Amino acid sequence: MKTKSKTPREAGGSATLLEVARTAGVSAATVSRILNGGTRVSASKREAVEAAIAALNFKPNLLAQSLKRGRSMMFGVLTQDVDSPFFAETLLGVEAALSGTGYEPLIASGHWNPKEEADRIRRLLARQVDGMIVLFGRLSNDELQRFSEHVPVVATGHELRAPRALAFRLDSELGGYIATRHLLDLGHRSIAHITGDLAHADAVDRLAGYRRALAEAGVPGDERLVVSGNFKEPGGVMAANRLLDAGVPFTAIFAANDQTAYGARLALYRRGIRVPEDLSLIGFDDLPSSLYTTPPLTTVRQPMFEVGKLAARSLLKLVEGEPADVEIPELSLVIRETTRRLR
Amino acid sequence: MKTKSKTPREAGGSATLLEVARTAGVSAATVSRILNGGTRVSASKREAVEAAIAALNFKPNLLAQSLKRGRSMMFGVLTQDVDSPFFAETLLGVEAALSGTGYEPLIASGHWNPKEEADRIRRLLARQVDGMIVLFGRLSNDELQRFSEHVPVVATGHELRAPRALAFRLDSELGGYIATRHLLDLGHRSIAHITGDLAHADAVDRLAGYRRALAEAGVPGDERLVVSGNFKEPGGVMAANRLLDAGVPFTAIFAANDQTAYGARLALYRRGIRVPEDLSLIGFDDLPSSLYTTPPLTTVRQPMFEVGKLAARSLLKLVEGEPADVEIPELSLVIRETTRRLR
DNA sequence: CTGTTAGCGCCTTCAA
DNA sequence: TTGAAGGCGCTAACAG
Repeated sequence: MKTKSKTPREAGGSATLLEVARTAGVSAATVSRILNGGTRVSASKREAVEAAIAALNFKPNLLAQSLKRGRSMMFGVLTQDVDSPFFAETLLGVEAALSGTGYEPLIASGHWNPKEEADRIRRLLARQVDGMIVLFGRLSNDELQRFSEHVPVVATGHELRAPRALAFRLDSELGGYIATRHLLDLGHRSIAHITGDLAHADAVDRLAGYRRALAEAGVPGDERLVVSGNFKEPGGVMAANRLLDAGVPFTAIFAANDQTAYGARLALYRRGIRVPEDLSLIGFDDLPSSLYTTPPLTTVRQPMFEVGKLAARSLLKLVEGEPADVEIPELSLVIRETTRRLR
Repeated sequence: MKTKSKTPREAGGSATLLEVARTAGVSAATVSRILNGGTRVSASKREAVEAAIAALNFKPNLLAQSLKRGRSMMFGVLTQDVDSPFFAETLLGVEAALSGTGYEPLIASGHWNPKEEADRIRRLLARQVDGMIVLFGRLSNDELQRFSEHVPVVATGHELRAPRALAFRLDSELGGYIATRHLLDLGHRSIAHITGDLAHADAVDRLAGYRRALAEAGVPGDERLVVSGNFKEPGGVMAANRLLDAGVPFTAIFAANDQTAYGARLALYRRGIRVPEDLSLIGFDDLPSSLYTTPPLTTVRQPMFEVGKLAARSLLKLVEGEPADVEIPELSLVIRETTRRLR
């Protein structure tokens, strides 16, 4: 009974490989071999070791293993808001892709703050993650690239091409176009747009897509019908109110994302404006909950689960030194019940 | 120029403490001291070391540090569904409480599957997490307790008291009572209940609270008004449909959680039943999105963000060996617009 | 104040 | 097939 009570780690700390070796009457190397299946080991020793492992309830210390091997089998994942359904879905995709690979995601949030993002990434790197998945955020390409010098990086919502980095963005401009085009096809001509936070490229792109669709249809855009939101519900309600108060008539709203649409929907409800009878509304994202709004929301779907899966798979390849190709997932129009033909 | 190319870890792997020591012309111990601020170090050496650190862009390898110190400064967090808004909020609370403490959450999902849960926890333990936060799930108290022999554990949605474990549950029975009572106070007498998955204690408890409120008010419960859901939206729509088809009249629905209420709301919308004019509806949870449903949902609030924070704080204390007290957060009725006085 | 000496727990040549 | 030895990067006595 060796008194190891001096160890910081409290009692529970399971047995060590060396202890297993001793109780099995073999060397540590042999135990390691059995664990990692290197060279052949005699059946008798193998049995003894396995018995010892069971008896001591031995679990290899992954930390030590990582230190030795130089790979931690962890991927850092930087999200922005853990509480956003948008990120949650992406995370789920990452998790799905990683499950069973031996890699574990180490998650941190940057809260859309470049300084915080960089800080969190540095911490993850210090923990020796074998790769980084950066989900959106406001980091510059330069910074991202600099990180990629330490460890492979795949980033969504960024554009970047470096030896060990990969980034991809869904085509927000096209998405904005698709949404607006849908409204146009339904006969709408006075179409309002509630933008996202214009500090984000995606918000700018969706606005551009909206304008392109209008222009292409020969519909004169009215700048008073473009008001800014912030990708969150409260921004949606405020923007919708501003729109309604401006006195410029319109028959449809394209909201920069579903959350904005939810907010707008509430503002409309407050004023007794029916959707879609009085006004059509289209969102962007297709959050899971958009299937259950009243009425269910028409929107442009971003397959975030797929995006997460794709990011994780690509990182897996990068880490293995394989070339990582990316087939960028496509946006699609999901017609539900908040849009209808005019008149 | 030492060729370390043999190392598995690719080039980027930042400089080692020893290298810093060498380029600064001091011993490794001195560098370590400067980093961790132990004993005093002469200004000259300190400068030299700091210069070397900057020059080599040195970051201590947290893995090695953890191995040596016997603490990984990571907490394992077991959630069930990363994509559920309910868990997302709790996670956010955990994150908030941990931010700035030096601890990092290592997150894994058990998907409400006891085997998977145990498996994930074992992996986290193998990674030497210093503590575990278990968010709900179906693990038995025995299992939980067994894990707590290795490492401090705090669990939400469980009941457990062990030397190094702490668990707490919000009072679901009371919540069910509060919800039903609210409806009763509004004059409703025929109140339907869509339960959660009855394999969960919370679902059973909410049902019990519902029955108690009814009994206390002298309202004869009609078992045909109790139908089962599964805590998810689709279960809500199916249950509502069953209720509507059963032909037993009712004027209000208490849904076991908000997601179930969303589903029920959709079913109602499909049939042209207005909320709250024709039927009152109350949920349970107060998910962030319940503020933006049409109309905004009346519900029983579970302060999940607080729960997450509380769990993390308690674990922090347990790990420090301090006694962890728990003031269990309280449920509260949030009256919005889906319930109204009868007639 | 500072360097030397031992490891943390594991893996991996290198000999035997 | 197996064991001994060395070391991953860092910290913590213990001497000076």
